[in-house]
Amino acid sequence: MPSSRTSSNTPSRRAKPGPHVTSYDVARVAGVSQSAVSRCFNGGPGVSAKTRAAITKAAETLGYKPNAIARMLSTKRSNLVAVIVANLGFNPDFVRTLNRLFTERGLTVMLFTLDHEEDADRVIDQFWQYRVDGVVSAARLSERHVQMLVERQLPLVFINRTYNTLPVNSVCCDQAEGERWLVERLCAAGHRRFAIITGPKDSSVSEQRVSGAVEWLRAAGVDAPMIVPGDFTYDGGVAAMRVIAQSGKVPDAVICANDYTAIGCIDEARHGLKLRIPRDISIVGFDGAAPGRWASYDLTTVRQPTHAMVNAAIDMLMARIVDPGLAMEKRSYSGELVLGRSARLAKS
Amino acid sequence: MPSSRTSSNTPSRRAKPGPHVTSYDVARVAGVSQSAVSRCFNGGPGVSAKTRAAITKAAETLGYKPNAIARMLSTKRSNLVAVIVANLGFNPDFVRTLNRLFTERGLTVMLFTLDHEEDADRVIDQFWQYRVDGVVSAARLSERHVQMLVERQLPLVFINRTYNTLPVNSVCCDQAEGERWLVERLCAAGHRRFAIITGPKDSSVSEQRVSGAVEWLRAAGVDAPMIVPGDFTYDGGVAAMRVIAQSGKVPDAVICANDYTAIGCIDEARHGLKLRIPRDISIVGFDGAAPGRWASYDLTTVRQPTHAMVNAAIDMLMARIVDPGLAMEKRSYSGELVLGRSARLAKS
DNA sequence: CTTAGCACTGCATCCGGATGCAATCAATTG
DNA sequence: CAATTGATTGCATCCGGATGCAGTGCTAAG
Repeated sequence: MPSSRTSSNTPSRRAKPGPHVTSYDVARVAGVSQSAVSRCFNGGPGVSAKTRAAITKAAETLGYKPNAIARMLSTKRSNLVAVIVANLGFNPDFVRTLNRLFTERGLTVMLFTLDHEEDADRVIDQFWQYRVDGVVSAARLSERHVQMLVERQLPLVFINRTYNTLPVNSVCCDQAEGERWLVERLCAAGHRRFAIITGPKDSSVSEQRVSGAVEWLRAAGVDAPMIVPGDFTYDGGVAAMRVIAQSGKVPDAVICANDYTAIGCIDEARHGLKLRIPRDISIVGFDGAAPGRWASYDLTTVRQPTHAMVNAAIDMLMARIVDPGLAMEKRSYSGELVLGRSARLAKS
Repeated sequence: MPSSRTSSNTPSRRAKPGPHVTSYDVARVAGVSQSAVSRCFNGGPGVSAKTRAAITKAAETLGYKPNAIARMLSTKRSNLVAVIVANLGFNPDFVRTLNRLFTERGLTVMLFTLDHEEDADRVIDQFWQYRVDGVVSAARLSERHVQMLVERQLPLVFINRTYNTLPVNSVCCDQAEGERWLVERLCAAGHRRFAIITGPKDSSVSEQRVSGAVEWLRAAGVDAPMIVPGDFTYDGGVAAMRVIAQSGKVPDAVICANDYTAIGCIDEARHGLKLRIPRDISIVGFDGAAPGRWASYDLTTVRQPTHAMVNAAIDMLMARIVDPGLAMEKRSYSGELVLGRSARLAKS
């Protein structure tokens, strides 16, 4: 109860201190000035051992916790970061890892999901008003929006997304390299007729994976693959597999833009089309999603190094929060080939 | 530094106003006082149309966005809410829905994951310092921690978790009722030898589901089920199914504490034990997780009404932010029985 | 014994918006 | 035409902590 202080000032002044104890309360109890309390809590020098002890004791007694809001206002550092993820393809793994690693470094995460492109203005407004120190985006932002953030000099790092025309930092998994591993293995095992199921049209990750696969297939000298649109979802994989079947030319390998698509594709091939996997058809994905490891699928895929990527993104972001002048940086990480029985591959 | 204002209007005025425009800047440009700007942006009355127009125009030109930090400091409303989820059993669906619905109501979400019980102190400290307006927790908190929040009068709503000894608000899915549906259907279809795979020991949801199932089985007059510990994960389901098989008494139905467990259980039964589902064994889950709908599983389960539950939680929380004196409230929602082919059931 | 030299302290002010209160101004009414 | 009323408007201050600067007391050097 930091109230008392009866006479001197209005009696009812701090009658209802509410649940929040302030540094003034602590100062009064400890018999020092508010600035001493502030300095003490910022660990800096300029506080004698005796004073520090008194303050610590008083703070303890009152249950004082500095008001982060007030601190933000004067220091202009909020210790907040915005994390933006797309709803579609929401990758729980990235969110979880981002959250954990940021928290470990003392930053608090504000989470924003970007269902539709149009929400971007609102979302940006929102975290801009809270003066976040930085932004990590695993969602696509239009060039206009990126431009806006760059102009405002807000530290920004993208995950799995780069912009050719704008100087933005990014951490990516090398999508083309991963596709190369898959394609080369498949070709070496004798596959010749390929189909590719893409992700959404506006996804750069999908674009990179698909064009990577196409390129390596061409390099391997096989016929151009059939390309079927998907949307990164299970249902999209099922639907695409039906389209492939209806085309009459059943391929001997399907390369999917991500794991959920591959899983839908497997289920439809197996249960809908009665194909045996991998004897009749090989199916591969990309990402390293957990269900790919389930016994029903045992998916051959490329696992993105989530932890390393997130760590790098956070390092880059924090470096830029400390020194906004740092040059733009793009980092690329190799994935890891995961061999499962969803594809017939050459023994390596 | 938007202060300068050397002579009239320095030509380079907006050259580098710093990224943050303040209400004083707007006031100066619009030729009014700062309070007018403040009032204008709070939509309240007391601003003439003319003044409002001038302010709006100036704000537009300068790209003014009110500083939420400063506003928080004086209004003591942060428009922030803390969302706590357990890492284990991380339900992307709840997080996504919470985030979306909170955002729609103008609140910003701070996300916290609680991997270990010991993190709770740190997490609570963290959001307490940011003066969040309320807390929604889908994670277990110790009574001590809950007590702490209750004492501090922080509006708090739990999802799928109640406390008998403490007056906390909650929104739950009726676990026992769901188990009743499953048990009655299974018994009606002739199943007699049951096994139950639980969730983690400290999960109240698991406890409720398991004890519900046990009770209805007893009511149905069948032998007491074999109870095997699980942990809400796929791997836990696989391991538990192995334990069941090794016991020698293979049951004709397995009731799993959640869907991921059931999926692991199905995979192990099918691929490890070579059992046919549902002919040799019926397996049911609980939750309504997306993979349960995949063709390889087609899981019979009870789907929790995520959207309705989250909506209710947010309603309850916001009501208590506005009026902290509201009485404690516990809401319970019925799940929805989802009939799949993972269990042999009576035609209804 | 005097005077730097230094470590503490506290005063005053700032951060950017919100808001009570008094002053101003125009419009309505007797 | 003057008085009253109500709507605007701005001044001053508050929210809670950070921080530059000046003052205090104490120690050590001259």
